[in-house]
Amino acid sequence: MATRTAAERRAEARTEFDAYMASCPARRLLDGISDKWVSLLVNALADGPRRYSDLSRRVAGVSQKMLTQTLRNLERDGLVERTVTPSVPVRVDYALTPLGASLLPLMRAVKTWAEEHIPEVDRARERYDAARMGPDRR
Amino acid sequence: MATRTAAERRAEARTEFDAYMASCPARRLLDGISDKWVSLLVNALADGPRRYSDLSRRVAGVSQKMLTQTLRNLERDGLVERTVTPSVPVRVDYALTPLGASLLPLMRAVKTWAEEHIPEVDRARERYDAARMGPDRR
DNA sequence: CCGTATCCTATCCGATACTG
DNA sequence: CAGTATCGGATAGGATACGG
Repeated sequence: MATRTAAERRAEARTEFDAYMASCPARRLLDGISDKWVSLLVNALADGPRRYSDLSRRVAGVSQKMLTQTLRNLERDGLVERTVTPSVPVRVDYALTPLGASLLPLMRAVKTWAEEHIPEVDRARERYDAARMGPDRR
Repeated sequence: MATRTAAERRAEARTEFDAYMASCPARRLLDGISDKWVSLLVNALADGPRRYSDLSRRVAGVSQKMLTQTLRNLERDGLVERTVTPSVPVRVDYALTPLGASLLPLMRAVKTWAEEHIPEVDRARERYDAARMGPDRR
């Protein structure tokens, strides 16, 4: 904990940059929200509060561990609010806070962009791969 | 290679979901662009073509390896075009393609959001951490 | 139902050394 | 200048088992 990480040491060696600085707080936040589970979960909460089990079903492929971990981070960052209802089996709901809601349009736009442009990207990949395999057959 | 990965097996077991499916191609693309280096590099190419060394300086903290790797993936996906000028030391420029340019506004919006809301997030974190450490001093 | 705890593996990624 | 190759430590993340 006392010793700096490699990334921090390298960042300090290049203090002439600011917005793109590795140690810049905004940069760390950007790292945090540039996460596939974050974008999927924020999108999954678009239509209102959802239960934990609901989310685990909606976001297919997420493990219990990553679901809980990502929700905890979002809660800590103030993007998501966690509400516990102490019923007979306990019930937990997650909802976007106003702050989280302000991020939603962006996450939704990115998700939509991916859905709309995947055919174009697939064609680009085929072209790229064909160009490297075809000509010289290395 | 013949055996499916754990993620694929789990995805197949839950075929009732589509947009959030783990095996959905759009989902994989979303995973790919939900990457900190991608968002930073696309933003760094906002104002036009940049040389390799230029990018490595602008995006502080990126290693040669990750810079090359990310640029290659972006090129393969058709988001970035690589131009080699065979001068005396060779010169390589990277530029956004029209497809990449269509993603730029979104990446820029996310970066801007992070820069604008980091104080609010920091306050939320302090509140969260204080609530867990203060009351019972576990 | 909603987690937490543990183990263990795959991959990320930085450091370093070398090439056209 | 613009890479490629390789190594090894750190970390992400899945599987499993257990607890409130």
